[in-house]
Amino acid sequence: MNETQAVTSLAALAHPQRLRIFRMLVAEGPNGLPASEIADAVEASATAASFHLKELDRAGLIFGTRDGRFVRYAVNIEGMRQLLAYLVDDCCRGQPELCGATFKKIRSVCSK
Amino acid sequence: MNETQAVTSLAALAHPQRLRIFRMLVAEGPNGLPASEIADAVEASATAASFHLKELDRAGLIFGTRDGRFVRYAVNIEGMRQLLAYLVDDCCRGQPELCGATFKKIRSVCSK
DNA sequence: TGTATAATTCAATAGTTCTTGTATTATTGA
DNA sequence: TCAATAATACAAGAACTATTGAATTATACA
Repeated sequence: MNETQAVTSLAALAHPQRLRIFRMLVAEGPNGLPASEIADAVEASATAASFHLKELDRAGLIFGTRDGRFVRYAVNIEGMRQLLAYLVDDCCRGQPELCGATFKKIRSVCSK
Repeated sequence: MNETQAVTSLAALAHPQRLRIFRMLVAEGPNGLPASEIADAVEASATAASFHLKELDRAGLIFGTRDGRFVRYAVNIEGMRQLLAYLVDDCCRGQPELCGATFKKIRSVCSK
């Protein structure tokens, strides 16, 4: 993960419909959902949903696989972990005594 | 944390200089740094730095406190924790067996 | 093969955010 | 009070992102 990738991922999430899609897929887990079902759930047109799904895919946060005439999208777990880790990398310069319990929990995300 | 707040926070982070500032303040810990030092470090003009610091502040990710003629900015730990928690809330519908080790770690961020 | 469904691409417009320079406010110390 | 430093506010144009509808591609199945 580098700065440019992180900015791309954060920008992808910084949109109400995309954020709803992402959280939905996080909740859904590895199986994911077809694009049409996602579009319905967030009340987006097929065009809009496709645009937003592509943004999230490009950002490495989800990925789509064709399944017959459907494309199923699912969360990219490793991409998501890398983003969270990048945000809190080197927090409090590794001195947990500065950070308190909250930071300790957040830091556990950093490790693979 | 609601959707609108989360989008605001993610948009605040989705900019190279602001992301650099945020990570710098995460590394720095509770004491934070004066605005001028931050501006130098990210090679931004005073105006640009002020604009970006205000965005991060508005998003609840950092906060500034005046200290003589300086304003020191520091990370808002609780704001950051809430954002990370919002992203991974209800992951795999609470069934860790779907998620694997990575998700279990990420989930630890959710708890207060 | 032809029709229906799922999804994506394209192009134009509308809307937002970023950048830059200048002006202003706040604080300190001579 | 005056000069210097730190920071913020404002305004205009540039750059980027989102939205919409129409057209296109991919797949299934009668």
